[in-house]
Amino acid sequence: MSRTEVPPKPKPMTESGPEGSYCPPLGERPLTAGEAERTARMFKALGDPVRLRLFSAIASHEDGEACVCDISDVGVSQPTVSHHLKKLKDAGLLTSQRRGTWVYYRVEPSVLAAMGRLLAPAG
Amino acid sequence: MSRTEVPPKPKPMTESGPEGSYCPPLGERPLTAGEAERTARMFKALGDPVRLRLFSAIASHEDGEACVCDISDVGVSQPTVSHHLKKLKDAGLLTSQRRGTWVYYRVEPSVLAAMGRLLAPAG
DNA sequence: CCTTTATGTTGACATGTGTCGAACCAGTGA
DNA sequence: TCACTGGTTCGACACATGTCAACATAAAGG
Repeated sequence: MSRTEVPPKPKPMTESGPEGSYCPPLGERPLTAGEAERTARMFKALGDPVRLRLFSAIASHEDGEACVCDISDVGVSQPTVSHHLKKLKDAGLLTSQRRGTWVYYRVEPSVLAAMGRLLAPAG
Repeated sequence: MSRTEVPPKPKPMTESGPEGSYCPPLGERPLTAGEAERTARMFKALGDPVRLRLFSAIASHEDGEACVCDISDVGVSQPTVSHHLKKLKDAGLLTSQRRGTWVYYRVEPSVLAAMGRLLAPAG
């Protein structure tokens, strides 16, 4: 399958905020147990080389989204790719959408921004 | 032991760069296997709630450093704390130094900055 | 319907990880 | 030298995780 012509192509991606759980920069004050629990989930999701490559591939792909078939060459089997994508999705880092035959993944920008703030120079 | 008076108190922490392994923002281009491997180690180190709390406690502590006894109340045994501190150290996120009876940990600023760049708004 | 292609899910397995208690090492101070 | 305290290392264990092959599901096209 060549996958050159995209089907309907909808979804301009406007609203997106299932977040809500704020955490201060890591250097601002000691995190509470609850904050650490939530935050660790995100870091953990990116703590695997395969997931990091998948995430990076999607984030750097055209239009900020990518079909699974576009990013499946990371050295592991297809079920494993699917498994990792699910984990990234469960961590709130990705969203998925089926369009015709293919499934497209895109990064959740708000979460990425939140993680960036965590690592800010923290004065 | 009260630990109110600090012993000699040396080390102004000037040079610090055992880094050297650069990685582009996650959204700039797909990471290579090697880049992902190195980068994932750092995220993985912060992917545990206990380690995240320890790291945050040190980063937000006075002078950017903390004695183990200052941060040991995170709900796990003291050997476990030591174990996690070692992991953070192995990941390059912390450095340790013994001063008299106590061991002090401090965050490696260059690594924190590198992780921040990874999550930057990315193209 | 039946095939084919694209993804996701399940089951099984090896390996990794977090945790603790016990033993051990490093300074301090009598 | 000996005891005491802060911290690390060791050994063991339960549990989580990454991986794959096999199976299941979804859409498209005969």
